[in-house]
Amino acid sequence: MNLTDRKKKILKVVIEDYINSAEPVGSKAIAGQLDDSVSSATIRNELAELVSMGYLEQPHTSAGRIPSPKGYRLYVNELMDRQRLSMAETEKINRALQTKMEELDRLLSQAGRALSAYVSYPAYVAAAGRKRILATRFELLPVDERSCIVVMMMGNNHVKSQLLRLQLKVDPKQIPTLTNLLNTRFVGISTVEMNKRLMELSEGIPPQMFLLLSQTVSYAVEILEEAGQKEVVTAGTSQILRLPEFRDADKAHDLMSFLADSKENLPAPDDNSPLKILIGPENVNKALQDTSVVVASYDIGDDMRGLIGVVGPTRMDYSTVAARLSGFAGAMQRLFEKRDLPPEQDKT
Amino acid sequence: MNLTDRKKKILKVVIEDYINSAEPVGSKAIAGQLDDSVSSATIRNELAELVSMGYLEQPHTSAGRIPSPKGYRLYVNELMDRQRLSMAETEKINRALQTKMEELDRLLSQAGRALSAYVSYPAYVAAAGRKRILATRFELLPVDERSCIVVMMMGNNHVKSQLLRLQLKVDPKQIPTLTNLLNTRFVGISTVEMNKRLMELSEGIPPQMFLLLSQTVSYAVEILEEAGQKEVVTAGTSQILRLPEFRDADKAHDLMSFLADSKENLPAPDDNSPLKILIGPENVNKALQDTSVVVASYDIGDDMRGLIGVVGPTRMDYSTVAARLSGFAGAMQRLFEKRDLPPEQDKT
DNA sequence: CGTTAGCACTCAGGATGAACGAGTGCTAAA
DNA sequence: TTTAGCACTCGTTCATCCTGAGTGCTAACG
Repeated sequence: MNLTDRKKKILKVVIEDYINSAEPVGSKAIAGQLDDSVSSATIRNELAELVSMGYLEQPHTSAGRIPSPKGYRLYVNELMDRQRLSMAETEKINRALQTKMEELDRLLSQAGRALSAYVSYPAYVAAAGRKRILATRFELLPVDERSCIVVMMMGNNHVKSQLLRLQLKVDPKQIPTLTNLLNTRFVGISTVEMNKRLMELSEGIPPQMFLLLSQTVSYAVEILEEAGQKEVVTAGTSQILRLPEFRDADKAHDLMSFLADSKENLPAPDDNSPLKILIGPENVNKALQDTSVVVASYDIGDDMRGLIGVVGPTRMDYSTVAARLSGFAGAMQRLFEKRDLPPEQDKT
Repeated sequence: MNLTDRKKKILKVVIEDYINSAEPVGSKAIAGQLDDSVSSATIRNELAELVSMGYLEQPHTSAGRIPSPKGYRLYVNELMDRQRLSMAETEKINRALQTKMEELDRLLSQAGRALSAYVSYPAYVAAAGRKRILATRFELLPVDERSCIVVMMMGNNHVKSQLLRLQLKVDPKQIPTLTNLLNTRFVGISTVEMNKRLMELSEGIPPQMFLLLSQTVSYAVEILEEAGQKEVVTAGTSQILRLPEFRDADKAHDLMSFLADSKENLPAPDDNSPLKILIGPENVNKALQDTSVVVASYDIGDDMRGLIGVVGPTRMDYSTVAARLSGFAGAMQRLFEKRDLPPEQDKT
């Protein structure tokens, strides 16, 4: 069954009013905001029908109406004005992200903060690996006879390095042999495979060389596994307290600690669409059932996928948040494109 | 003017009771907890004097007493049982910090979370540089003709590396010359000095070499300046909401956003003492005037100093928090000792 | 038949005030 | 100096009342 045009208009007014005021909307107020001049009595009749159809709810008999999740869903799908970001806003986003961000952690937390401040709701940002990252090259740089720098280049064109302290002295002359060994036998394979190869080699080479080799390999394994893991940052959780629906300290506490802890189970958009809106009970997660989540994804190179989302009350300003979030996701993607561009693909 | 023994005992009972209950303490309750059998009437007389001396306060005429900042101060200085951590607790701290923590960021945030969970109050952790960190060695590793890995070793024995993409092709044969140049002219000097030297060299060498050199140097400058900066992490801010004194959402919000934003101005202990307790108005910072802060410092090598602190209500359990915080600070220090041990000092 | 005016009804929220009780200060006796 | 006793204070709780926004229904209207 379809809604009449007038019902849709009324629903839209109710939702947008409620988004701003967080208070039940009465028939009179609607009549005032509606361009068609209809009396509040007519509106009341329509409202009664909208309630019986499940698009609106009544907190108690003599209060105004508030939108139900079903109502929000219709709003998001059909009624909402899809906002475009102005140039000024796009500019603002870019500026917010334009500080130097070497480390992934920092980039994420910076982005999270900027987003949260921008939409006035808590935000989370994640960079999730979809594919294993492999080592593509090793270098060993002797420092002195007991220490040595390992440099590892990875498939995503990042470089990591660390100073290793050695248990046994190593002859600097052996270093090139070792480097060669690493670059022929330990490159482009999974971490499990790396450990296997290490075992196989344990017999064939002198012990002090093996020791250095195994330290290097275990460092590499650690880094690679970490790089494949999810990295999640949340920001702006204190925004929750500004919302009337979370005046209750217990509720606020529940949500805040969920956001602080759970680096898992945060909603993500489907693979084919870049943006997803989850309204109240549509969230599988218990802690989020009273809230709505708007989440976008962005690509990081070919093999990774990042998440950037906003958590708010069900009456959140979907239209604005969705637009700004898309803007952010786009900006993030462009950032990573610059950052991760493999040198082979450089064209000038 | 000094307090009698009995007054001190009473004060102690009041404070410890209030720490647990967050509610004004009456004369009867005190009489019950006091080993000397004195009647509540006597206690009342004593209480009246303690109020007039400024150690206690009365929210209103017919309520019990609550400690004043002055009272807490006396308690912290004299009356408090200095707790020792049990072996089990020390063990617990170490275990909490024992996960692998390569990056400084992670170490701090891990520590912050562990501490906050352990004391049930919000916590902050900072690693602040006291001295400039200088580069001690450079390596350049060619990847292909348009890209190149820079590896820089720093005074604190950390190593950083990054893939540089080059504007102009560079002949791999020139790399050793460049490396040599870097290691003779750009090592052990300040970032300002580095930029100066770079300018001086701009004429004397071929342009494509200079380009690579300047990219390398600016990368180095960036990293070094960042390493000298403060790194602050806060954790467990949601704990605030569990406290009755922050049931008021506005108060909670103020404090939380202060903690989330202000990476500056967080209290630090004096140089000579490892632990500092700041009670309510003793905090210079406005946002902290209704709270108490316990903060400890730990050394990172010889040139850095870290901060680790807990924020709570003025009625916070100083004795337990102080003990646990010291434990944490010690554990952090040991961690950094392991991590930063310069190779020259290795003795076996 | 949809729309509107009118009106009785409902119900949350705020104000008011009485009863309660924890705790005090003071006085007089031990 | 300590204690028992007692009147007094004042925040808290609970019931009650009032108010007003908003509804649902009915009857009249175009």
